Amino acid sequence: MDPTVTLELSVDRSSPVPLYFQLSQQLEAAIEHGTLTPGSLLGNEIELAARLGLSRPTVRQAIQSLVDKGLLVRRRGVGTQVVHSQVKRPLELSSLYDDLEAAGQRPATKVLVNAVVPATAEIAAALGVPEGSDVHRVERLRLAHGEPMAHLCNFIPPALLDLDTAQLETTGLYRMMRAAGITLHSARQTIGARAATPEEADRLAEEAGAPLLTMQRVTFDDTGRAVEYGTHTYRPTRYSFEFQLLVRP
Amino acid sequence: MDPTVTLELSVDRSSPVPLYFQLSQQLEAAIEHGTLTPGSLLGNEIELAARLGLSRPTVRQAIQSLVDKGLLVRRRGVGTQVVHSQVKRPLELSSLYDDLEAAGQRPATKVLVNAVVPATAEIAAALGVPEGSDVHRVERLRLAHGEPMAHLCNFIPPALLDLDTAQLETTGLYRMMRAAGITLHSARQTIGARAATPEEADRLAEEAGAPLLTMQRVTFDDTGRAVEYGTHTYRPTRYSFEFQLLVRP
DNA sequence: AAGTGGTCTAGACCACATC
DNA sequence: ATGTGGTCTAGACCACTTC
Repeated sequence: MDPTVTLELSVDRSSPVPLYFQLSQQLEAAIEHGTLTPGSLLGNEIELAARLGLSRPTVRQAIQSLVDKGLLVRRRGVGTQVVHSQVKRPLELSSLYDDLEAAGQRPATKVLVNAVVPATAEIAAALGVPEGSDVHRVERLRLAHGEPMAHLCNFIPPALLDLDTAQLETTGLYRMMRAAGITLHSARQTIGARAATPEEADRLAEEAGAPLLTMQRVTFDDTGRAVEYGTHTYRPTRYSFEFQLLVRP
Repeated sequence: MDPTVTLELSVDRSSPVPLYFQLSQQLEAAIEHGTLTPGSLLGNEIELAARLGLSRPTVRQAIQSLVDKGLLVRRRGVGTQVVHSQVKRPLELSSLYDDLEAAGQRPATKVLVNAVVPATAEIAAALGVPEGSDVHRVERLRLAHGEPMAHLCNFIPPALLDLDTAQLETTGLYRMMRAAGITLHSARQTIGARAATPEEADRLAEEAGAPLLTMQRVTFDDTGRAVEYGTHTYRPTRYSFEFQLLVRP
């Protein structure tokens, strides 16, 4: 049982795509496609390298990237196995816009506020800018099927990117940042819950006191600058946070 | 500015600890300790390898592990830099017990139920066992400073581990699993919110209708078996989910 | 004993960023 | 032009698992 699988693999040495990446893509496709079934052994690295005309470190690099993704498990003395299902996607720094779009919900956005305001102490601390200095304030209502789903309030340091209201209504903030050449690196998030204030209830078509799901997030680029601070509230009957996470070995 | 830092590094070749790991630990300690300041360049890999008497791939392996942790950033043509602060810990598969202990809260646990029950359709689907088959049901109340903080309801396939009630009260479920030789691999989580039912409110010393933070989780070991399914409710005034996440490059 | 992944070496050439 | 990380090779020995 769980036999070693012989797979049709090949690499194109004239391609600019790294060899290890070509291999890892083919393996990932084979796993997704079901050619490599859960529990099956991949065959040892040396033989795999010989078959492909690659060196063992290159093959290892390909396999390692899939181990990091949670698709494969290596066991010394045993071999490399395909993980038994259930792994879909690891936790990503996703935007609500992307989440909704992936779920086929075709999200709509209504920009409520798009202005420059002085930073309060809370905002200044989160973004690492002087208190009272100018920051962009963007307040949006996210809708799906015409129903309000979330209220998003974001603060962005000035001069980072153009915050065009029309663009904010047709795409997500993260996409605009990436398009502006900002390399997102990490984020610190807090997820909680609380009762809706009357204003919040009104915005989200809920009743005052109804439970709301809350998320605060500070996002950093790869230079360590804070590029965004957000305070979001979600209707828990319409949205919840769902994700896969991997145990760091 | 941002000058290259000369660091005192050394490796012990007689140690059983891998060389790359010795190096990455020393670099991590230097970053944590402030010897390597945010933004500072690490010095090129070849020179670093020569200085330590290591090969370049070994040095790269050490650096890569810290890049994966979000502590370092590599830029082709530029060098390797220490990320500007703010990275504390990536998202881990943590238990509430560990979280509370890390916060110095000295958690207490009260086991409400520890029994074997037939699996409902929901439980069977989550754990991948036949409907109606035996599963352990563990229901616990987690307290901090004598105040209830969360209600935890877990289902565990039979014969995975000894579920001693006394042990459940003094440690966390994940610790017991690891101690039983189970290698945790991944988990699928959903975080949401809802209003407390009268029973839930009573358990957590809240009022009926009060907002509760909810979490459902299925955890898998490295063979792909589901090892635990849990349905948890938290008092949002006492607990929220806080974590750092890294953008996959 | 045999087979596996884990670690390590000493080179090489290339792509990209900066000056 | 120079220096950096990104990729790749062809070996080697070791630790662990399984039989």
